[in-house]
Amino acid sequence: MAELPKNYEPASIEPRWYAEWTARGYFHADASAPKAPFAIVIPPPNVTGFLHMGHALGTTIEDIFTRWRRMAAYNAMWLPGMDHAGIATQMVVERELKAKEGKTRHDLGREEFVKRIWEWRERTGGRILDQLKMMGASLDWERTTFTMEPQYSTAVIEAFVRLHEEGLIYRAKRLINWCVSCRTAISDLEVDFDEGAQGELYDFAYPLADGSGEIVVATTRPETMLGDTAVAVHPDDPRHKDKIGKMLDHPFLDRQVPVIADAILVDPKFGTGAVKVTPAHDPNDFETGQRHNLPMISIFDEAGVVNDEGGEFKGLDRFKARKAVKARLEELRLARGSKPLVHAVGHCQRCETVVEPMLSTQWFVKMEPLAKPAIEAVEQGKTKFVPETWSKTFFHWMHNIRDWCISRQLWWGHRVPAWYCGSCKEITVARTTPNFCPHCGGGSDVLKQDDDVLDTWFSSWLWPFATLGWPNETRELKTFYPTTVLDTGYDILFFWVARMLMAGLHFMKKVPFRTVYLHTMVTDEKGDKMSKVKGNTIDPVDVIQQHGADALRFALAWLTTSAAQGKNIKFSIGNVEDARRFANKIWNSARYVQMNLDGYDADRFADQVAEGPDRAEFDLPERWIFSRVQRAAEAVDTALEEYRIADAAQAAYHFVWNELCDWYIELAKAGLTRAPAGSEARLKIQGALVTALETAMRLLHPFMPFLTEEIWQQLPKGSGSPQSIMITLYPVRDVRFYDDASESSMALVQRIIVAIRGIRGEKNVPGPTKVVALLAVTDDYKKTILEGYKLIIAEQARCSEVRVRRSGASFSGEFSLDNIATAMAGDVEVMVPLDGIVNPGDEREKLDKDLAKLVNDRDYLAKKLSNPKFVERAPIEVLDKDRAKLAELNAAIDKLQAALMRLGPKKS
RNA sequence: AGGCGGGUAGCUCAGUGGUAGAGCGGGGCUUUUACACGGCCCGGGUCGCAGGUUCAAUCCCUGUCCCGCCUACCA
Repeated sequence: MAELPKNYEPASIEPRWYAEWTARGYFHADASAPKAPFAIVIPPPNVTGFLHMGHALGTTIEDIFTRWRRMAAYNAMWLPGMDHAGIATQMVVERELKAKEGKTRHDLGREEFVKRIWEWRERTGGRILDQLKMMGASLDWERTTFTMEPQYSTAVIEAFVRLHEEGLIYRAKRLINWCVSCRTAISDLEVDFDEGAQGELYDFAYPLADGSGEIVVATTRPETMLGDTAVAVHPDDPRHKDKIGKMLDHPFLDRQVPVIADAILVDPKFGTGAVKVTPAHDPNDFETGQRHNLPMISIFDEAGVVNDEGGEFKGLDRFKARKAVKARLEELRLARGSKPLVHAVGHCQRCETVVEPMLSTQWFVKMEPLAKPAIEAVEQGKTKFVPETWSKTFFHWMHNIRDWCISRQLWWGHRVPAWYCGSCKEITVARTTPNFCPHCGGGSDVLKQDDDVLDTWFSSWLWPFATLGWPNETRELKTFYPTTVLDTGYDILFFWVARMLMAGLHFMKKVPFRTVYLHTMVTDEKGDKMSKVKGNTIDPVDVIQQHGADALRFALAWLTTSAAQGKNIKFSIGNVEDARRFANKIWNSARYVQMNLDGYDADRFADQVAEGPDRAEFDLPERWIFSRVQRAAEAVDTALEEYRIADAAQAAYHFVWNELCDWYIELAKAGLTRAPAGSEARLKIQGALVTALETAMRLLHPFMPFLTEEIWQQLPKGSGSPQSIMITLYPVRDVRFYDDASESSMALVQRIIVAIRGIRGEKNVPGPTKVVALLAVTDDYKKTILEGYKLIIAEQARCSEVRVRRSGASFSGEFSLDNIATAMAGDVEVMVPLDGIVNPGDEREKLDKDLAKLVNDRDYLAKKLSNPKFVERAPIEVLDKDRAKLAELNAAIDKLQAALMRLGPKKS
């Protein structure tokens, strides 16, 4: 066996194993395997995407769950794929086209441009999938799906046609959110409100047509007055009551607009109490327009430039038009002042351009009928949110859901399967291109397909079943649908999770997943969102190259506590460095074990513990570590069951570092020194080391797949052992190894050792110097234990000798009472004579301090226990515990007081 | 405006109706043959504030102040 390098070097280990696992097909789940299914679908990253910390977190979480369940003999399937990402991808390719060829997509035409996108996708799209491999993601690559591939398109079209047939998809002229830069409609969810934008509330006057005066309106968008078709006032507003029904002259355009009364739109307390109404460019005005049957005049073209309706302002961009309109109003002396106003402005999520509400004919999904079953499913617990609190947010949104605008004026995406007849003007929605118009019989020459494509999310919402073959009835669907867990960031709860629930219930009649695990966002260490513009991003790929995927994964897992709303993971490279130190610690513990396996026989050891360890056969340290391994396994497994990922990672960490390394390996070192080569005693210690480490590797494998595989491979194994840690069984608690007696004995021994070390530290006893430890105990039970393990105490606390006495039996005469350091370990008095080691110092101050603490605790408990109501009402366990504690404190106080007496009065 | 979270050690965060924990950071000691990416020891918190329920509250209830998030609106 080659000796391992002194420090852990992830770069030399990680790439090797991923290739090996893939070659052996470990990631593939057979849909017909006779095992309980466990399925996760990946939130498909954009085909344009590059791995960022958010992906790294999701990947870590999903891979932990997948590997964990796979090792627990589930038919674990984690499905990879990518999203075609309509606008994002189109923009990337348009940019490239412009840069390389100086052309726009219009220069190429639709067909050629789409071809270019496919070429781009072949060339550079989907790099993120390779980055997921660097992370160690155990994805079932045979099932990789792309939302634009033919099978998936079939599903998208099928969903559209069915919903249309059911009357749940309709076409209508509505006020929609329009991005003048992307030149497409976007859904309500794709509009981000920039809270607290500094704006201006501008007042100007409309003269009354009869010359009887004017009415002053307030607006943040003066340019929209070109499309005003009314001015609204509150019906009960005395300032304006007499003007209701009168006409106003439009200052620039040859038309008049009426003064109308509307109690919904107008808040008489705001501004001037009069509101200009632009039904074609404001959602509230649109509704007002519908209520009052007002004309709706669109004043912008699709680029946000004033059109023919704008008279002299025609051709001006909307922001230039704003200035021009204001200037003209000044000229006409209609300006009536302005004041600053903080208000929210909607921006396109994709390009940050200010969104323009526009009147437009688009396709919509009627959401209410779809939302109802989804709400019920969550209410009935068919799908659970983790953390549960997110269900409230979900309900709130679902109860107030609005129709979804799904058509996009793009070229990249699933084209709307609707055809318009040139002769009868009827619309035909069909799964395949119709040869003739079913309404008038016109041939294919008169039929023209809708130019629009569907919102990317209209394909994403089918993901959990379209990836498994829907609309065909496949074996995959039968086995893996509904999926087990959906993991994703809470930011796409509405975009994706809620919609998948609706689609799943509608098309599959079953929820798409049993559990929704919503993880937090990853921010920088100050809590600011990571962004390339701000330059505060941490690139996971760099991190992996520097510290390894295992360190990155463990760091993220460690930080993944339940996603409290409004809280994020504040991530810094320091977290990865900490995790890397842990990896190094594991590495070195493995080195130690490996260096001490002379003559070890795994099969022979396996026979010894086949029925659990025989208490008489094993020494305390071995019995203890066997028991602690099982406690750790229980803690980790239970935490994972409950989606407490950080707890699981921390439990494993605590076991490895604080129990296996800090205690057991140290105990084993001493034990091995005592045990002759080839002895049974030696075999048992070696076996315990291997068992503890091997179990720890399996426990940690879902978190740190590479390192654990590497170490696992190097450990000696019995005959018939699997070829890879990936196909071993995940450790679950084995109660035959639980050993309460050994754990409590060990706990006492540890306390004594820590007490002696504490004295050594405080008194600055030089490292190599051995001391004598005198232990005074009150009860025979403890005396027996300590007598039995005083060798261990001596070894671990560097003692030349450990003596145990009943309290009261004096050590005096043998040691100078002037120079003894004392500490309490529970009610055991620990004394270390220091004559000839360090000069006597005054012990009293320290003992007084210790005593004060004990007395304080004792008084608290005594008071509590003397309260009759407490004794009467508290549960018996609490009483017993407190009484035992009180007895221990009293004993400890007696001993400390005696120690102080021995020291005599304070020296000056 | 409404809803949802959070305020616990210097920092980041766990946690529980029975006198508080981790990681990092801080201080001291330590190069003893797994690891200085290490070891040992130590210090550090009236659990936001005020009331209430209880034998007992950091935990439950009410109020209050900060902070964050979401939804809607903002002429």
